[in-house]
Amino acid sequence: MTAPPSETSRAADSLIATFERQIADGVLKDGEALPPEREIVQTYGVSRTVVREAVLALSNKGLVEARPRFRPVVRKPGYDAALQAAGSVVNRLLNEPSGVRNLFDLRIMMEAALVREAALFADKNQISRLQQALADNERAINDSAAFFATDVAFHSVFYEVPANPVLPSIHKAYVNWLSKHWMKMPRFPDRNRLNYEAHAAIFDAILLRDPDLAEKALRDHLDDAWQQVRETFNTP
Amino acid sequence: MTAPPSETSRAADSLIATFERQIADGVLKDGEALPPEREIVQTYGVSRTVVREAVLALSNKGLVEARPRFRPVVRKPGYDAALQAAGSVVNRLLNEPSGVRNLFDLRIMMEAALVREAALFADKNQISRLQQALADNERAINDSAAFFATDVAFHSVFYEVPANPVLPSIHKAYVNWLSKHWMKMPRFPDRNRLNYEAHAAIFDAILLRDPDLAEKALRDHLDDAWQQVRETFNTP
DNA sequence: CGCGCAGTTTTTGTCATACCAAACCTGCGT
DNA sequence: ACGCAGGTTTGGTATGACAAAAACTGCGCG
Repeated sequence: MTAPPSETSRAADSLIATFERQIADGVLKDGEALPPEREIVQTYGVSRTVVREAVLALSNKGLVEARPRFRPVVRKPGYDAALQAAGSVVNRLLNEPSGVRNLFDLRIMMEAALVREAALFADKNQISRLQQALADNERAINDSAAFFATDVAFHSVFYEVPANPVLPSIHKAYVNWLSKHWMKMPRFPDRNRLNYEAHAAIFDAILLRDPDLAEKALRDHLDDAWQQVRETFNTP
Repeated sequence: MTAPPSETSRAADSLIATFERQIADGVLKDGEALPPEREIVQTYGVSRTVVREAVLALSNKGLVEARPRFRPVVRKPGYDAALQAAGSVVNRLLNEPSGVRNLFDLRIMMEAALVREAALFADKNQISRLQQALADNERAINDSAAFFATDVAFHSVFYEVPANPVLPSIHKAYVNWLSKHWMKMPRFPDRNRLNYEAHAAIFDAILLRDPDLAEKALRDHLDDAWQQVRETFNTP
């Protein structure tokens, strides 16, 4: 039965749709492995070619995680899966002249908005988490690796203030995309101290519940960080 | 010569990488069609299976545009290709309870930041474009289809103010993701008039160069729009 | 000389089969 | 009980085949 490949589109598409539905409906639970390819072949009466194509497509969409020789594992996607899907293209764009600049500017804009929100709406719990992160950051001034980690952690708190699950994912994506540039930057204790003081200034502005001051402090901090990037990579 | 498939990973991956490089380096120019599969087979000494897998992967990454029975066309990715890659996952998330809410909140946050920037930095040219868009919007009050279009156009101007090419792409992505919900919403001239007036209020605040007022007007506008969404779909 | 249409050639989508090597499972020996 | 050796799946790839859609070709007509 050499199936006629023409109805609306490819046979693979319907298989893909089937699996997407099964994942969405929980028939295929998260963390579970897909059935073997040959079993799918028998179940749906398609060739292995189509099955492989479908699985690959699901893998590219981030719905399953397929290591080379293992069974694909279902991954119910969160918001970071969505951003991760964009990753490969973004990485290419980062190699173009103004790619890093564009993304960094976007980050400045978003974090400016976030610190405004934090200044206006952060509750006691969130402020104490900021304080904690700031203290960790200060303690790490002399350990550049630890400083980098606490730096990221401090900024990440802002992405959690609005209680929107998309935001932490965005922050993770930023860190992923830009970290390879950050990593290559020289980090010295005195540089770290300046950054810590910038963080402290932002925190103080939030304590004062002054969104304009907080935004200014954040922008100064990130503009300065950009200057460092610029000097390091000579990218105008 | 039944090639041994074991060196570091899949043979397909190296083919994918090869094409990515060729696209990045301009060997495969934008808009051009990929070579026929059998030609690739001969050129790189792999099987058609691998070629198809690679092409499919490129298609999923948005580097080539592959309609069902046509030759894949190279698409040098811009920022919207990146966001488009995230599309399929986002669409799934939009079907979950608070998915639309999360995305809409994010949009409110971003546009709030954008109108602030516009209030502070928009130049004459950009303000006149806003005015133009606003006028178009007013003229379309009695034509709901046209109103929708001019509504989108008005908001899109804000995404162009910071001259960051990422932003228009983000706006496009928003429109794509959320438009299917907007489309289903009832739109009447009186409703349109309210929305137009909200747009006008934002514009006025920008003329006054008052970022706080502009942000407030924008938030009122979008909160109101969210109320409409909520009433229409009963999604809390 | 250009243009449209029919027939021919490519090319894609799919199926089927085969093989290798890595992962997995099973049972045996200790 | 436990670990290891061997057999059994299963994924990755290659090859060959075929139907249908696209692309191409050349012919006839204006």
